[in-house]
Amino acid sequence: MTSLTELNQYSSEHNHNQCVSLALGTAQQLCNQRGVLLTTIRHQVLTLIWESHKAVKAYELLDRLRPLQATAKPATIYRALDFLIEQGLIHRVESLNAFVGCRCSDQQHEQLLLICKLCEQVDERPAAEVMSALLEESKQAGFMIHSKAIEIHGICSDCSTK
Amino acid sequence: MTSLTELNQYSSEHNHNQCVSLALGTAQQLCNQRGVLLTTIRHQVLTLIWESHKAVKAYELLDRLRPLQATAKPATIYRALDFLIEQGLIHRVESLNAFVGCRCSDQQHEQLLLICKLCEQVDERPAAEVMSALLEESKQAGFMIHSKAIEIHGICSDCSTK
DNA sequence: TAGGTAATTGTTATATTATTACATCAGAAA
DNA sequence: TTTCTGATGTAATAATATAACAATTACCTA
Ligand SMILES: [Zn+2]
Ligand SMILES: [Zn+2]
Ligand SMILES: [Zn+2]
Ligand SMILES: [Zn+2]
Repeated sequence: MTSLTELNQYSSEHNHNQCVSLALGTAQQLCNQRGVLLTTIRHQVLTLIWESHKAVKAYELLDRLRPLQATAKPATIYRALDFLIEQGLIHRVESLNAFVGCRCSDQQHEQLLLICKLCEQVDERPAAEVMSALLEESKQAGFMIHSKAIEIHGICSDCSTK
Repeated sequence: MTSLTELNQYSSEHNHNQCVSLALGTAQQLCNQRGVLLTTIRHQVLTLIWESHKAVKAYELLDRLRPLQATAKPATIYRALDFLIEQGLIHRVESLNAFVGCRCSDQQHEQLLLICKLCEQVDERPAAEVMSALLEESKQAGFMIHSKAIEIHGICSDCSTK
């Protein structure tokens, strides 16, 4: 089976159906393993998030969910988002107040996010050297890490070569 | 003259008046050099932000500003914050929707922020190795960096030794 | 000094993002 | 069945942020 992380370098012309089915498959699998429910609503929200590699806003998700769930309210979305974040299936992009699918939910979390200002796509990278430098820096500061948000804004390679 | 960055390792019992006067002095100086105005309101907001090393919320600043500026409104605060950020005198902490004084406004920006969950203090560090690893990673990805938000949450050394 | 211009602030309204509290429902366990 | 738990429905509101336009102030120059 192809792992999500093997698709790390997606181009603008990649087969996105593959991204989606892989993400949803992995999500279902992880939820089964963990004994938690990927309910209809949660599955729908995750699918909506995976419509692209862009980060999506909560109220935009709400608008897109309503045709499928007539009773959807802000709480509906935020509950689903909370669940998906807890399960490591999506990331919250702090600097955008938005949410993006995680391409390595079966592996290490808290990666580095490269966020393109032009195409708005978010690329998630393990960036092992950055992480180890970060660990060393924290160690020197006597700081115990609980969580990280590493968000880099700029222009992606696709956009800069166009 | 002592530079802001020489006070990098502040302890819980440090002389905070020194932090404040240094920050405000540097701010005034930079604004003079740049031909921009550190108006009364901007000076007051910067002073309020520097009341501690914690990140402060915009509406908390508004509450604290009102006794000094009876007509203060959200726009008053957000304009002052925008100005202070533009001038590199404060940082926006994306993961907290809050703002903290910059201790190296005369030097390199976009440092790493260590944010303590207990005392809420924010420590700003140049973290040269992290930054160079980040640069290398971006380069490999063909990504042109415009700005960075590197925010680490956890427990600071003061709090973990108490 | 007067007049013109740009920057700053005042003011109102509103947009956007997120949470709380309580009721209801569906499924598993006893 | 009853009970419990987790999920969802629903309404209200809190928290964060921006837009638009008017009034004022600072600054430059004639
Ligand atoms: Zn894709
Ligand atoms: Zn791009
Ligand atoms: Zn201090
Ligand atoms: Zn602390």
